Amino acid sequence: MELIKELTWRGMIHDIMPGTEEQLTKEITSAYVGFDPTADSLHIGNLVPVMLLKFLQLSGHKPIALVGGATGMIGDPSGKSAERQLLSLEDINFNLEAQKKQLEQFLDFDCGDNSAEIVNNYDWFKDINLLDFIRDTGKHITISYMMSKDSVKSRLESGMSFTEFTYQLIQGFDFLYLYENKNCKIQMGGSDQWGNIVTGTELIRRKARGEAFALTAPLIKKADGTKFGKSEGGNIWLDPKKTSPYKFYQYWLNSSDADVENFIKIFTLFDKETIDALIIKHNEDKGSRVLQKALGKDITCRVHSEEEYENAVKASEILFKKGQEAVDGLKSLSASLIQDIFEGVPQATFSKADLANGIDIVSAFVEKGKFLSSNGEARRELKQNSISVNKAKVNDTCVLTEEDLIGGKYILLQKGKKNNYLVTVE
RNA sequence: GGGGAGAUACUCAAGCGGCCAACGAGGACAGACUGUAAAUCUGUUGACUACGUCUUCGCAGGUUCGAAUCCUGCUCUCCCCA
Repeated sequence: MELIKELTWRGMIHDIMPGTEEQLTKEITSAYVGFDPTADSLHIGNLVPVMLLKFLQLSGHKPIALVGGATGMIGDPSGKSAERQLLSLEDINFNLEAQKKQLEQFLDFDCGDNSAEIVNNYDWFKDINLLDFIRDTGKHITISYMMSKDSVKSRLESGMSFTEFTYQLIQGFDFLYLYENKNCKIQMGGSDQWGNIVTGTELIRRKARGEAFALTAPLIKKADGTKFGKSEGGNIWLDPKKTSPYKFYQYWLNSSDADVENFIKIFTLFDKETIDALIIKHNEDKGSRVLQKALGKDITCRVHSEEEYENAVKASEILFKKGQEAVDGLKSLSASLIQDIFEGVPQATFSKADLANGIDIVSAFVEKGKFLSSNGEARRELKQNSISVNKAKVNDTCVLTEEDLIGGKYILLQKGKKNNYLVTVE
């Protein structure tokens, strides 16, 4: 596999420094991507740089994932309109460990010369003192050079602390360090990282008299203009505790036709022939959503597991099937499987005694279940005919009783098509 | 330091003494259509013990039968001049 060719047809190259391709054909080359420990899990937006590393490794080169124990203390101003809140050291370390574990599942760490590696820039920054840094590194980069970066320019009006202004130097130094100590010659990242990366190659040129390269991937845009990787509930995380595999799968399954071709090229390892074939099949019958399903399957299996994927599909089928069929489907499931499938779906537990007396539908949603925030909202939804109990639409006279139990234990409540709530009765 | 403008619901943005729970737009949610889509059409979008009541228009007071609208003080934001 030739990396640049591969990334080109996948639409993953935004900017590339001249000479990068030659470098890659010349020798096994190390390249790195940095990850910011701003949260205790990676989200699907981070998957783009992860895939860059993956394709790099598949094409025979050595990927280095850098977790930003040091840079995370500063805050990258790129693409941010306001000063960042600093994280505590404990938080950073906690986040870092969590992200490291996630990164490990995507790359091969035991395949000889091009085994992947994870490094933490705190390891080298902790021993550097301010004066040395200013003398040895700062001397090579001018203020006007730093000021000309978009990440800085756009913040001159709204304000930017010296701390964030320094960021590009710190990240540039990372590249220099990796160049000198690990023979790393390429830095990759999102297109918003271009400025930071170039500062690194510049440092390497001036201080180490070396040549280093850069490659960035475009920021993912969705056709409808909304932000990629966000849903009502916020970010789509890789951590199943933060985003259930069901929701994760649903996110990909709901990709629009306008986006899904791009997504499948970026986020899956399918080769060109496979993807082209899928696209043809998809276009024959868009309604069957061939691409969305293939994408959802591949990525859910790789991020979570095949088992989680199957549960997600099972849950999807049941939750979106109509009427009696869905109820029968639910009934056929074992209690433990129901727990698995509905992991991440809002849940509540009602007592048997309450149910024996009958629970009116409004209080089931608000007072008892806490699924909706006010009785008014519940009544409104009922009036709009959007509330279902066990897949059947109900009105405001509905009262839940033992009759409604599925498998003697569960009641499935829904608002609209996509909002599911599971009630367990004990 | 001097002068001016402004703060309204998730966001933008009307209203400038009663007809205001507050026009409109966007967003969000739901219904129809559909592919769990897009586009489109429709409805909803402060709370409640609900044809009525209560709490909301930066904060605290005041004038008035009655205020988001007038007055006073405070806080914050923006602009212009020095």
